[in-house]
Amino acid sequence: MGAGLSVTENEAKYLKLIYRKQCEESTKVKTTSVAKSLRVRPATVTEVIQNLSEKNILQHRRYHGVELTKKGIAEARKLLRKHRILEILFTDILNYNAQRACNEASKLDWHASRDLINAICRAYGHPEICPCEKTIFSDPKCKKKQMGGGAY
Amino acid sequence: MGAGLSVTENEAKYLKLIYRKQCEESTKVKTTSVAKSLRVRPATVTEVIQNLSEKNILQHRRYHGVELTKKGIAEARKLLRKHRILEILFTDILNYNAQRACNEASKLDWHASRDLINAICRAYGHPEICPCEKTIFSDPKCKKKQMGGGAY
DNA sequence: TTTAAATTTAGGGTAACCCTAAAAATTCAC
DNA sequence: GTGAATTTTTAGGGTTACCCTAAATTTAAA
Repeated sequence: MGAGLSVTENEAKYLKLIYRKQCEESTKVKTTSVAKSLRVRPATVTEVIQNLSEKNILQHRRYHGVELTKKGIAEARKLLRKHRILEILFTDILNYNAQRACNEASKLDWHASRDLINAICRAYGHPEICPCEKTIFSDPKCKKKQMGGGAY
Repeated sequence: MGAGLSVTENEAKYLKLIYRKQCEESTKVKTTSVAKSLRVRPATVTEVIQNLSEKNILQHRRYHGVELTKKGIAEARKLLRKHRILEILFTDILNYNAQRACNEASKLDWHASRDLINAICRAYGHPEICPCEKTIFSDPKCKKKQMGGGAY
């Protein structure tokens, strides 16, 4: 099932947007609305969507919109986890407001390694919601502080 | 002079490397050594160098190596400032060792905004050396804590 | 000075973006 | 239900930033 082709940074932008619309706002995702959000032409959206479809991130029924696959949802959540953990870091340490934290996070999330994110997550006590109140998905590999020695 | 063409992420990789070799290790920068460091072919290095040269980042005398221009040095320092501030963050908050911090920082530095870096810098009291003992260049726009109200 | 090593040119190739114009499908209103 | 308006997709291009090999060219070393 579907090679492990990974999404590019740009595709990730589309994916995050689509996930938010579809899963968090429960709105049908239309080509035109994506195009408007990302300030590109509809034809461009169609093209990117087709690529994401080839990567098994979503299914595309011509003229009828898209639906994220399991893989796509998982991928989107990984991205949003990164995004939101970074938001936590930026608002906390840097006193950024949610808006600004979101902007900065958008530039970095895709690039941040899983390990880095988990380390930040740990440092912040595994927060469950981000500054804009959205849920931060958990990562099984990110566990509670390995509690190595402990007393006695 | 020279249009404000900015360097791409990849070019930034070359630039940081060249700066380190030329300015911090005082070694002559040879095409082949860059190629080895970055695991690309010499011809590729030549090509990228020519692009950097067109952007006035460095001067290139055919067969004789490169020399960073003022602009190139400034640009490299901005990048390395970002890189090293991120290293500070990662070693401190996340208990990463210098090596690991460097790896993570390499993925993010180019993407981090100046403001973000300055905010981190401020949060860490304007550190002057990074975990690997290299100097952290300062940014005039990054000042000591705007000391807005004060007591009373 | 010849030969080995380093570097550059020449000529390609791919992938990821983006666009316009024209065709095709859907939807809405009558 | 049908035709007009709207949305979406295809077709056909274009750019830029990467990378590569093979064949010059230049430098440097013997």
